[in-house]
Amino acid sequence: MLGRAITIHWFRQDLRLSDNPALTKSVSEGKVIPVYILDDENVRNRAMGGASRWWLHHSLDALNKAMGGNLNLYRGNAETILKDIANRHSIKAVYWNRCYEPWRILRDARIKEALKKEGIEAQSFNGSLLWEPWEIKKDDGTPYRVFTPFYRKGCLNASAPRKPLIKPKQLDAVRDESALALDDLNLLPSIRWDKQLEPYWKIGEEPAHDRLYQFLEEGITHYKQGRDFPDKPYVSRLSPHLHFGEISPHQVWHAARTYGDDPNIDHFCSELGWREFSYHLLYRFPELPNNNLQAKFDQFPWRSDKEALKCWQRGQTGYPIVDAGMRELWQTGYMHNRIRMIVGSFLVKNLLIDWRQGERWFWDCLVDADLANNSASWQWVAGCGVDAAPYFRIFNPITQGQKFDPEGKYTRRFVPELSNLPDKYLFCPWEAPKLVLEQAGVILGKTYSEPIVDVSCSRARALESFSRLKENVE
DNA sequence: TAGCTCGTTGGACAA
DNA sequence: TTTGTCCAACGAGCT
Repeated sequence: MLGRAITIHWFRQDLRLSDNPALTKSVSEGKVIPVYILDDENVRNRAMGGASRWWLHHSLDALNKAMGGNLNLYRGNAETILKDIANRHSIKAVYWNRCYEPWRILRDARIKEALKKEGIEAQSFNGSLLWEPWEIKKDDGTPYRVFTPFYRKGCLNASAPRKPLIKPKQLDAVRDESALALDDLNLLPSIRWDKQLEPYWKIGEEPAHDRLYQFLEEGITHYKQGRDFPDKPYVSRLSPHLHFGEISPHQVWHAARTYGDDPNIDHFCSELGWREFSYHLLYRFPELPNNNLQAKFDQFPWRSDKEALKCWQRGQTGYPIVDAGMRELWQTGYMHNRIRMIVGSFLVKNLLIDWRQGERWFWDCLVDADLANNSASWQWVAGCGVDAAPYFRIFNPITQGQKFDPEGKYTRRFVPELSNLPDKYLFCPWEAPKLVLEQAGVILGKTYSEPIVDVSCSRARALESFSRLKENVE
């Protein structure tokens, strides 16, 4: 390999400099060409959603600035582009951190093979999971299907997550003249709806760490109970940073662990365990994003109701807690976890609309849209996944609102047309006396929707459909 | 090995 | 008003 002195670090879902195993390896070998490739060609029907593209634009911008403007950007087929760079420079190796989406696993295996054929070393590292999905398995070698034993027996008994690596002291970066400008990636929408997301987020590696430490200082001591209240600052909101790899789960895990050993911290770490579980499921069951894990659900009589789907997407179902959630999603690119369950249950159980419709909408709107987490969670809500919510667990959007947003602050923030309605009727405005509605300036059907389904009738309908499913199998 | 207990997130209803 | 029970069924893990 005489004369070949340069390595490529291929950035993917690891848009950070610290705790980056592949980058550390590259830097240790001398000059590095840092590369990011927007590979839309290999994705097929899973193109990144609009909100994710917006986040990615800003995350690449932040990473590029952190590297003194030396990030090389490309758009197109990753294999072709990597080979092209290798042909124009004396490249001895390409290093990257692994991704686990099925299409990426196949593509990366092909690329590894192709590079090796050209005499270029290709090596991948673990930069985004605490435990590799193939490492955690039951004693008989088959994959876990239930979270608790997966986490307690599989993960916690395996070797502890490695300590985070420090940021390389010096990065001897090489610019490639064929690289594109950030705007050439066309990640921002032509109609600038993304402007409304801006006030809610600070994007990049440094803001991700600020967010983590703010949460550890102010939120984690209330996590176990407080995480259920969407108005409270007791969730980490690290999900988009983790998805794009601006921070690694190892950094989060170890930082949380240094804050002590109490049930709140254990609970927060177990949520990282859920992230691991989703990746484990996606790896073991690559059809997770598209097919019911329980085959009996293939017979389920989902309703096709475009009008109802549209009302749900726009936050016009007439159920204030559902509408608040859907509007939070649209306005901020995010939705609180408790509310995700409520709107998910409403779509799947009250409207009887296929979970995949909900999954796709979330995919397009969430800044933290993540194939593993999103599809595993939707299958959980629908009850068709492994270790899923039982079919009779149907969230009541009225009582859930009263229970988890008792002062109505969250709901009033995103459904301002109801802000003058007293707490008593906030989650069921149709039950308010005429005078109360009048005084609050609410005209049902005009200023705010009438409920698009009756919650108890649709609950009974769902229970019946789900129980028929059981009869069909027997 | 068979039997037993437990399982992230709920709701309705009866007592 | 609050509390207990039931709404299935099965995989995982323990004894």
